Amino acid sequence: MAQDKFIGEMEHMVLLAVLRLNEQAYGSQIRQCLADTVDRDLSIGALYTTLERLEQKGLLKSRLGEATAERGGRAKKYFAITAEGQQALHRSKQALDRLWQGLALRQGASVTVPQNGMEFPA
Amino acid sequence: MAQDKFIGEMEHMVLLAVLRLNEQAYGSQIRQCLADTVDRDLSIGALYTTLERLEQKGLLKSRLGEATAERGGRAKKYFAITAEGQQALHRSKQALDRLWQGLALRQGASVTVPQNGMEFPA
DNA sequence: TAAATATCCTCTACAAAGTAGAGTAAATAA
DNA sequence: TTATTTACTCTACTTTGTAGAGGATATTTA
Repeated sequence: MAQDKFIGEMEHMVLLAVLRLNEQAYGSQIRQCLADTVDRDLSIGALYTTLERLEQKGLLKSRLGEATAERGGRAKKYFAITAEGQQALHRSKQALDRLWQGLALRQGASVTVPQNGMEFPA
Repeated sequence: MAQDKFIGEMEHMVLLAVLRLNEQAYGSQIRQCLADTVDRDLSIGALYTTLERLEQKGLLKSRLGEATAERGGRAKKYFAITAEGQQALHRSKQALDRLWQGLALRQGASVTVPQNGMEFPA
């Protein structure tokens, strides 16, 4: 395995939503979680496509659950993150954190950059 | 302007590299910065395409500079972030931060999730 | 027990972002 | 006036992101 692929931003968010929901991570809940937490409205298709690709890449795994208790309906498909998924998430966060480090960005204001020009700690 | 578009992860990183480099933000330096800081090797084409799209979307602006002082070479194209670019960056970071909040992810270990199930602060 | 209703997932298609590298431009050095 | 260096442009393709109609499966209701 040469250089691991990076995940996209949407994938990043979906992975996080799955983590947050823990035992309750299935389609519509994930969708709801993203809508609530980051105000991002995904269409049904957009979400499931992303979930499927994440599973194909081995970053998520799934199992089929039971039907809804309340009022019928099809069985849920529960998702959980894999070790590989956690690593991908970790790498991605680390990269962003490193780039953000030392930058202070304020809404509609100017930006502070470190004085050392191009040298950043490895 | 309805719901603002989100930026991708690559765009996010390129925007940050431009911020970090400040007055020195042009093609090859940006590429170098990303390679150094986050160990991400972009091909020439990948980088410039991203820069161009970012400019089209109004998140970056550019100006043509002088040629290299040392040993000839073509004029540089300097990039700077726009107010809109800063906002996009800010929104994107905020969304990720919110999703990460309360999650503790350790390399190859299990994951800690908040106990409150699905309730997150708006 | 056959609709009606509710819940949730599959499928197909297309748009946008990410990636590559050969080729071009413009300046200095030999 | 050709070689060399620096840096950007162009074209083509792959991967991600996005959408919503439609299908599957269970409960309720008549």
